[in-house]
Amino acid sequence: MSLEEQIIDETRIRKMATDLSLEIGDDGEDPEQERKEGEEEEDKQTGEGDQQRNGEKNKMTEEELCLLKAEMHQIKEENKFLKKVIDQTMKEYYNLQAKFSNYICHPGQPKDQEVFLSLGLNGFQETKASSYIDEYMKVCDSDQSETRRDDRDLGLSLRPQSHASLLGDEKGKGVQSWVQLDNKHQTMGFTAGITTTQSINPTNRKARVSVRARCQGPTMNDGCQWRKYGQKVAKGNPCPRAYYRCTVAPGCPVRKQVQRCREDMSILITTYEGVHNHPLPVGASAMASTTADNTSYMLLSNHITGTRMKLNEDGPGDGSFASGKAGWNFRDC
DNA sequence: CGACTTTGACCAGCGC
DNA sequence: GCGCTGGTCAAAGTCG
Repeated sequence: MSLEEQIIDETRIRKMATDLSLEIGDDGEDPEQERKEGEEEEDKQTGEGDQQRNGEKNKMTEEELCLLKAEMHQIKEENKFLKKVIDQTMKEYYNLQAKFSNYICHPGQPKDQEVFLSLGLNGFQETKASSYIDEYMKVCDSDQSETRRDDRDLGLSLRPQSHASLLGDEKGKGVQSWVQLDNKHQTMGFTAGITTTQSINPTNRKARVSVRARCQGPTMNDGCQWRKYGQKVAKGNPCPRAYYRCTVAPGCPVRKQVQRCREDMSILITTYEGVHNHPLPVGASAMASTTADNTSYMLLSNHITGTRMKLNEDGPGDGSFASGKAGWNFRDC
């Protein structure tokens, strides 16, 4: 069970417990009960019968309440533990991001290099992310299989690899790089990935970020405020594509397109475009930050842990997204 | 009443 | 030039 599911579960149990408390609590709290009690006073004989039935009902609900309380307590403990794990992971993530940022911005590095970054919790064990990355840097040119072995050992990897054809730039319009965050700890269900495309023409730069996320709602909550300004049915996809504009600050050029995946309707494909001209609200998503040409910052975000993304800067924008499962771990996706 | 959504119209880019 | 398609505009409607 994921953290958000547990939190939802806790909320549900709290509500049930509250309902039960009302049922077994002061009679006066329930207007219907009050009315019945009034009738009881008028007719003592029938009133005694009702009290007996209420007593039996209260015994049952008290037992249920105890069970629910115990369950809630257990979930609370699990939530505490999971929060600790997330805190620890984020600390390691920050270290990793700093090193990754240095790495990806290295002037000597070819632009068309694909970079993979995998993050795993690895059974909640404490990982030495920073030292591992240092170690990894020494062997990044060596056999990829060794890297994969390291992945298994430590659960964290930074896996740069030469890349020119996978995401394709046949026309030479831009260069893409792809960063995948892939948690191997299936119980947490984290999967995240980022693909970046850098425009070769510096005058024609326009950041684009595509995010695939499993989401039930019409759009995912990314922390920013959006206004819908259009909707179109794109060719090849029966699901309409919605167009949103950022309304956090007047004149913010950032826009996003939201469309359901044709193959899997539960997957929401969100494409962000542009650079925010305002500070992001607390809780705003990493994707929005990414549009500000800051890949490493995106990697830092707490929210990224449940996403698989593709980031394009002036990329083809052809709607061809990275394949694979996606699942948000946002509180309210 | 203001903010937001809906939806048809319009426009630009692209391929033929 | 024409048609197709994606993206945007803007008026009308809706909602809180």
